[in-house]
Amino acid sequence: MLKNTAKSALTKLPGETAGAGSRHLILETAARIFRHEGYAATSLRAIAAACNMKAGSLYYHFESKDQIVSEVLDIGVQKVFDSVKSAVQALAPGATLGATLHCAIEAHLRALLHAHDFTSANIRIFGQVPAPVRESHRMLRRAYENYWREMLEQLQRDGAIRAEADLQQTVYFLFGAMNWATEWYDDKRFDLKLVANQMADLVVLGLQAAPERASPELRPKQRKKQVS
Amino acid sequence: MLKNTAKSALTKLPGETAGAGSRHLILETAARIFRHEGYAATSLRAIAAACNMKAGSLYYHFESKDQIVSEVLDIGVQKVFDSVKSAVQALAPGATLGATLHCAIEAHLRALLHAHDFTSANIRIFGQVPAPVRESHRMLRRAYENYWREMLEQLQRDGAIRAEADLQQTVYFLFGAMNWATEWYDDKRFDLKLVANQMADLVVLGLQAAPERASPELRPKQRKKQVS
DNA sequence: GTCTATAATATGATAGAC
DNA sequence: GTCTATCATATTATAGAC
Repeated sequence: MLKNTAKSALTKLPGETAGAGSRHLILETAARIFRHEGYAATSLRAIAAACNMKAGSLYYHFESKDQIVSEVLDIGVQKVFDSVKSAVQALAPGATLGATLHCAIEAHLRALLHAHDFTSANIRIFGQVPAPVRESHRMLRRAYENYWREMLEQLQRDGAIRAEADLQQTVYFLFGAMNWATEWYDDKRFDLKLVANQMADLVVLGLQAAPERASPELRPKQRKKQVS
Repeated sequence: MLKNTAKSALTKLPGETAGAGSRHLILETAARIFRHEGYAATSLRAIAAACNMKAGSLYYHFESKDQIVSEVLDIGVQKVFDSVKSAVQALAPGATLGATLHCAIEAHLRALLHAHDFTSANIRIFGQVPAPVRESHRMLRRAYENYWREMLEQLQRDGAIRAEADLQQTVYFLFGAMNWATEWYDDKRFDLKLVANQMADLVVLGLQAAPERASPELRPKQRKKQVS
């Protein structure tokens, strides 16, 4: 109604979104609202309003509400996965259990809390989205879970992790401990580096094959897994 | 419309709810649907239908949807809290770190997975309920968290937990690891006792003040916390 | 205690103007 | 690319019959 006379000259108003970024803005806004309100309570009108748009306009960028939620879910896992993969690849080839877990845990936590709206939305609403959306997202979750389990299995084969540790369960414990940070972590109360260190220390001491606190390098590596 | 002639003689039809159990049935049903659909997507019609009732009838037992969700949230925490408290109280007074954590973790997991609909609903929808509901439930959550932190602080004062461990964070890690089991635990794939043992072993080894695998009783206790 | 009927409001999605 | 208007449907909660 008011002042849309000079609109055709600009592709976009300089509100808070730049250039061709409407799609990104919608996804980020949707993630934030999904996180706080849940899947069903998040209306397209609410997403649009927070983007200074109207509900009908979202359909230019997305086919449906489910397509929006699908992309939000995938982004949440993909950002963390990418962060951990590239951090672990940068490690020296024969990195110790301690170095590997410190690195992977810190990378997971850093990406988790940096893309907070996407990751928190993912954890909170995964169980609430329509079944087809959930099933198609599940593959990516499984791939990330397998990545961690295979990393731990390699360390166990090298003798760095005690043979009795069940690594499938260990991955579940770790994911639970790390992802719960979306619910309690607060910049003002904690330092991310120190949180990562606390968690890594706990897990490394809990998993390692034998006490190696004093001089990690001097211990002979055990090969093969022990038969019970 | 059909056959409600002899209704006044019975207080209740023998459907699947006994005696004065309509309230309980509604709460259990609500918890199950809240868990799967989320807070907003759970309609009173859906809860009522699953109880073989009509939406309007719920208002005889509850004042509003928010009162139902409030009670569901509280029950989820209270059942776990009660279970852990009574299991820990049954321990010998000077129980070791290992005995205490094995006991508390198993009690938490057992109640968590036994009251699965209530506990899973609690974890999933806590962030989505209206603010007044969330705030009034938060006290109970905080009380349970304090219970665990104080238990760990006592063990640290006794020298059983290494002084560098941050116990506030440890409680967050533990809660995350334990509560995530609502998302992956499956009777057919796992044995609860073994899961509790795996988790307790990991945490005990990760927290203990010094390696005491061989003979826990022989180590001298350290008093006071070390100044850094 | 449970029912029917209804009030007031909100939803996802579509069509077509600009 | 974004808007307005609209359809068909669903929502919580209330009132009052039985």
